Amino acid sequence: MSQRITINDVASAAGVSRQTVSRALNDKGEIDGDTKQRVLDAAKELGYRPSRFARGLVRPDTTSIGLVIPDLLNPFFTEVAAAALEAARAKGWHVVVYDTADSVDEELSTLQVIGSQVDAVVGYFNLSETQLDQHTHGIPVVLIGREHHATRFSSIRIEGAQGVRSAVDHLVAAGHRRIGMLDHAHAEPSDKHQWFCDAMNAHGLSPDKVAGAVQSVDGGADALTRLLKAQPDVTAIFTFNDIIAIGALRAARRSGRDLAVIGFDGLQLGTVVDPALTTVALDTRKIGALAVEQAARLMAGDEPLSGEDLVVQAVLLLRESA
Amino acid sequence: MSQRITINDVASAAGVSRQTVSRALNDKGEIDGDTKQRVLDAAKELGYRPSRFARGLVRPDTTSIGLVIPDLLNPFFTEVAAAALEAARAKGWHVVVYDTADSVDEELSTLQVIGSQVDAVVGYFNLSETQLDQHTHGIPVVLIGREHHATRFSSIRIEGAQGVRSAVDHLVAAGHRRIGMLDHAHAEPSDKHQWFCDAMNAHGLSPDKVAGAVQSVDGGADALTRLLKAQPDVTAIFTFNDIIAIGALRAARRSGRDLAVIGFDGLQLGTVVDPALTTVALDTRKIGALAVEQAARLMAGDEPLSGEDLVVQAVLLLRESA
DNA sequence: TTGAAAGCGGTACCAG
DNA sequence: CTGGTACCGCTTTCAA
Repeated sequence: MSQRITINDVASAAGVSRQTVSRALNDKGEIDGDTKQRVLDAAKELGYRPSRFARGLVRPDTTSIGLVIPDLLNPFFTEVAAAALEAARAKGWHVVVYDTADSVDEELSTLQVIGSQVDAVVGYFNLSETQLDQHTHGIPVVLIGREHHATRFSSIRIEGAQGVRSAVDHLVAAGHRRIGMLDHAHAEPSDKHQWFCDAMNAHGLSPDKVAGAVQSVDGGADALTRLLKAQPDVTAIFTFNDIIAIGALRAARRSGRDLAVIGFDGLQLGTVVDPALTTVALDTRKIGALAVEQAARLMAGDEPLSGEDLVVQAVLLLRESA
Repeated sequence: MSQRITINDVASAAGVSRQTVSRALNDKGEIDGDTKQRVLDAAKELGYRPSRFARGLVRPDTTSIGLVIPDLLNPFFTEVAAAALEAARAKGWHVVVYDTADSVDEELSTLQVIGSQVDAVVGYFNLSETQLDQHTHGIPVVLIGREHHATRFSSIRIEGAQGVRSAVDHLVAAGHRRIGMLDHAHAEPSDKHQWFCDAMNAHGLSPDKVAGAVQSVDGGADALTRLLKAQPDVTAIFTFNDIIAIGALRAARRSGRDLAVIGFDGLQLGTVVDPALTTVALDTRKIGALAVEQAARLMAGDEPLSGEDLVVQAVLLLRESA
């Protein structure tokens, strides 16, 4: 633990006062060329590096936000992150990114350390609100895709009922009647499953052909295989997300089966597979931008966005797979 | 610009001294229950949030590094970023991510603001070394995939000659003779192009069937179409990266053409296309981990890694497309 | 249990 | 052109 080298060390090494060192390092005008050079040399010699904390204390004009993501390798979250980064950059903010691996423990330890590092937190959490409240030390929090109650929190709401309804409408219009779904593999059904059921019911169709899928390409392929074994007459499926849909698409093609597939998310990735994936798309740019904007308002104490301004609508994006 | 609420404000609001406030907020023992509650209430009331700078100044035990990436939406960089994040988390570091959109101007403005925010910088730069030196205020810098000269800098070297050689060997062994390449679209040929030429020459084959491609799926498709128009007898191609390869694969399949394709990068993405992409793979985890480790040594003043320890070898990863 | 005082490492504003 | 001094907001002794 080598002792930190401070401006004082440089000052005495160069035989000047700290203010002079400060001037030299910050390219202030009022300083003699020789002196400046001497200081610079001494600084380099000692390996001096100004403390960002001390700097920040004196001129606290930089704000940074923490962006908490369950999995950076999932393209959906990458897109959200990219959008948030861009929105933050426009404000001159810094973004500290944390990947929690979708684990509550990691969320906790992230929060533990986040509090003293950022001015606001934005992102995805599984933690209970009480826990969030406790570990977040009073800084503003913007939750994505999840409800909140405490006033210090805010949420970006994801509204997918209409989009999923359009998807099912589209399948039905194309003549499909036996439509299945590949949901996530968790214990309780997802929002998307609920939306799917509502849409199916509206058509008098029974939404009973459902399998759970691990959230990966292989997971999607497996789940489809299972579903088709149990329900061989299915002609179309809707999936929890695009990753799963791509796996399903692959499994279908390999088994030589003609199957209409509609995913959820609207990833760029969906355009590189063949056929290109039809999907219920979310505007990831909007999600990221909204989250940052809301954080800005919360921090500034401005009137925060609310209600309709804070929801992102999913819309059906027709490509080739259905 | 609402005036910052300090610990003093809370103190006077609660009718105690700042130390007492500090105790209450940090869960120190020596404090009366009532007093503590009163302080906490006052703090909440005022919306008080401790300054992370002041905190850091007193107890500077947190380090953060800046990760500079040209494009977070490119899966290759995402993978590197994820690896770096993980390595940093293992050390208890924070990672501030910057996306420079592959633009020198953005790199500059990023650096401008980075200096007072992080303890080291890691990533991809187009900037000249002099510029890096000037704007980086003496903090350690680890460059990825690029040489350096100044001692304050360090580089992770990407060594692909052997991997590309294996790829070409593989194609030749499969009977291919007319092998083309889709390089990037920049003015000067890439390293990969050089490696390709060397490998071709070693087989006495002429590496003259080359087209430039914009780095996107569509770019790859376009470039392949152009190449095949000019060189209809090509039976196999090697590409600058996986994204381009995927586009080429799609174009080939759509034109009903049987073409062997080998990409570069080793993206996960290559497994979701059909046929799965054969590629010259880079270990992105290693790149990220190495960069962070080297930054750690540079910061600690330890003996930095050097030579062979700092290179990442590309290796041929056989899948289905060749 | 609480408060006063002394820094942490810089920068800004003076005076010299 | 240079140095002294006063903070920035917080935590940590050390008294009271």
